[in-house]
Amino acid sequence: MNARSGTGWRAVRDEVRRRIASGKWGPGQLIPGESALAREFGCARATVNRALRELAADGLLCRKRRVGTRVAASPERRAILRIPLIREEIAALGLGYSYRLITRERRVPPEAIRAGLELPAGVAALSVQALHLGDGTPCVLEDRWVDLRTVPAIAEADLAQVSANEWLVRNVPLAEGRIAILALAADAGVAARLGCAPGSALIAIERQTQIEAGPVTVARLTYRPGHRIESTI
Amino acid sequence: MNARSGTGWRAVRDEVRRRIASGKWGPGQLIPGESALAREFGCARATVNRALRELAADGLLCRKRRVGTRVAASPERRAILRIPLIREEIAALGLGYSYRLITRERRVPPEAIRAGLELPAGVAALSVQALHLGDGTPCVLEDRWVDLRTVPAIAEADLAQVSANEWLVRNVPLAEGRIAILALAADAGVAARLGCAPGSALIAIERQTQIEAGPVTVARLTYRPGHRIESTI
DNA sequence: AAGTGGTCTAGACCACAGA
DNA sequence: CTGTGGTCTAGACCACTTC
Repeated sequence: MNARSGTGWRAVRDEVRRRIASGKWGPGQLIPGESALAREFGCARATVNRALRELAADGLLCRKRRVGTRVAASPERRAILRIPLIREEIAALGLGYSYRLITRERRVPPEAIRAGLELPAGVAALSVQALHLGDGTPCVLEDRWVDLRTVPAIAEADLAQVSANEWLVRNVPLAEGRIAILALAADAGVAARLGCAPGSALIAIERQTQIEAGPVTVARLTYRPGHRIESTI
Repeated sequence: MNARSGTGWRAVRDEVRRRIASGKWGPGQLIPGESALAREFGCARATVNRALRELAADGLLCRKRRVGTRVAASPERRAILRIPLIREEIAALGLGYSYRLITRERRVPPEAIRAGLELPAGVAALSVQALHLGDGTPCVLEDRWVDLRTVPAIAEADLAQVSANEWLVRNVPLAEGRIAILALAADAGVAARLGCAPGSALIAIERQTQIEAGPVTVARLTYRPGHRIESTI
């Protein structure tokens, strides 16, 4: 039975999606229960469950126990943003990757960073500034603070060889965190590093990550002019 | 058995995640097969499968038939970008939403738009410009082209009352597409609409959506200065 | 050929939220 | 209490990939 092209959870998912797209099941409408659909499609309830669960994860359905499954009233679109290593991001553009460490010093951070790392006043952290280049031209400026209480080992790392971005991914896996995308005008310092005109509109990503043991890092990645962050819906 | 706190697919998922985080299972390493893990955890293989499938979807594991399951070599982080209706986005900021239609005309688009809509040369589309406001101040400038071949019904819509953004979500569900986030400097026109200084660095989202029947719309949403697109990793 | 993950089944029990 | 989705099980077969 499962060899038939018309069965399987993907077939159920696609058929449900089709019914929503065609308007047969309108926004907010209650659709038949899992058992009823299983009977209709001639498959097990678990198969229907799998299909509906996927659609709910996509934001297309809204499921509640005892209540049933409804078509989402205003289907909220979601895009998945892939956040690769900067090295891989540049390599994916077909450019030869290189990396230059600008500064690396242990010092007391300014207030905004201190708050982000939940650092007591007057305690030092590791400040790293570096430039990621593609075919020799600046692509990304990395401005990072690392919490030495949580990640003391980075003090021994040779950040001239391996970027802090990469060291952290390798040595502190599974960090959770927040991310923000913003636009900023290049000041004189950033413009000089990235080789663009002062005042250029640049896109930047700010990340703040932590693990169970505590805050890990606060970083701002500023991209060269014209950079686009792309994804599919 | 399944009432015990230590079982269930979430428990398996969390334990596997812990083993990766602790380094017990390092990057690139082959982990035990589903059957072995099922025996170890005292559950069915399907339960282990569910747990590992979730972790693989998160990019933490790499699974291949016949080969087995490996810890991802460089765990690629992913952020989920929620893309709500602009009205809901502004309401979520606690601001009172209002909307103003600027222009709405049927005309032949410039080359860049024509290509995006895969429109034959000389064919007209619907151009809509509108402003979304929060508490009366401009928040988002919407510059949109709609393909009238795919969505002829929008020609009858009263876009002074309901924004094209909202009309499309309600009437063309399930559109797929691409999205790009970019920074741009406000030109005189944009600056006047958004009430900011010319040259301000602004963040914009470009979307291109289509359904099976054909291209639907190309839109650029330009946000007021200081806007941040936020998400969690 | 063999071993891995991918999926399906039929049945069961549980958790939750309305009536 | 009742009916819904959420999950688990034990077993089975399939699909793919490498040997």
